[in-house]
Amino acid sequence: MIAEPRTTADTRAADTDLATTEVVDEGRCCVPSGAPAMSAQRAEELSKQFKAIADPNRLRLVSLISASAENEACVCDLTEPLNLGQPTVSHHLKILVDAGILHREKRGVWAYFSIVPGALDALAGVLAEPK
Amino acid sequence: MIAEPRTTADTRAADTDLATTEVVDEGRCCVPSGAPAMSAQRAEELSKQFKAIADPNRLRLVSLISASAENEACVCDLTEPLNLGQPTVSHHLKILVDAGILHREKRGVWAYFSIVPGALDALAGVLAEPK
DNA sequence: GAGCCATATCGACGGTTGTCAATGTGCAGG
DNA sequence: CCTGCACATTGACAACCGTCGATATGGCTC
Repeated sequence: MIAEPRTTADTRAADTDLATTEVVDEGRCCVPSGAPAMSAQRAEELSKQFKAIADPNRLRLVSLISASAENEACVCDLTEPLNLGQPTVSHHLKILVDAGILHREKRGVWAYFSIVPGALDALAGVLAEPK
Repeated sequence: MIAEPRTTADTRAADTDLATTEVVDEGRCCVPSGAPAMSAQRAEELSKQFKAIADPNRLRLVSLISASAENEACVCDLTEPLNLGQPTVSHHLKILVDAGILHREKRGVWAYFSIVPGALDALAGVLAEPK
């Protein structure tokens, strides 16, 4: 999954040569494991997007929008099925928009929300196992 | 004239039973949610898993484990790269285990954590599915 | 046994989050 | 003009979350 910098291969340059006279690690727990982890900065970015989805009501919002006829919905479409107040729904939608997951388009009095193409796929790609 | 409230070509037709003599208010912008959205219960389940990942440090934990040589790591492997205390790392790992994302196996004094096969793929599938 | 070690758990602290009532902002129609 | 509507924003509050220090648990070695 999230092996980011892909510096590829190596992974255990150490411990290689040394034609070991003995069985490998026995008393060792911690392998240096030169594998580079995800950077703190990228983790922060991804965290923002995942946090936007990691709320049950926001999950249902995305579900409702993507399941709607035209792949878009306005706020009044969404308050009732979630049984939430209008300000609360508006607040959740703002979070999703700020995270780059939803797109907001105002037409007349109504505001229509749609899913940013590829946004969810990008997140799904992060979770894909590097088999 | 402007912004016609999304004329619902569908309208679920009829709505037969219980002949409601009530006239439907047509001034609505909102279609009465024809599509079945994600259930609140399922949203709650998924939320727990996404919340487990939606933390920058836990993202890096998963990254570190999946990038390690044997796809497993013990706590002492993880405290240093994250620059966090051991109790904190242990706490994060517990959350990931409870969410079904990590597997904990104690061997001797050490506890080795590995990624549950398919767990992340399942989450990725949820994000790709809405379509 | 005693002692060390790697983890887990507990208690407490500040920061964040989800929710609602009240209010503000823009747009359309009479 | 003014009124009504759809939506956004504010402020407040309770609940939750991430972090740490202190402590407990359980296995290993002597």
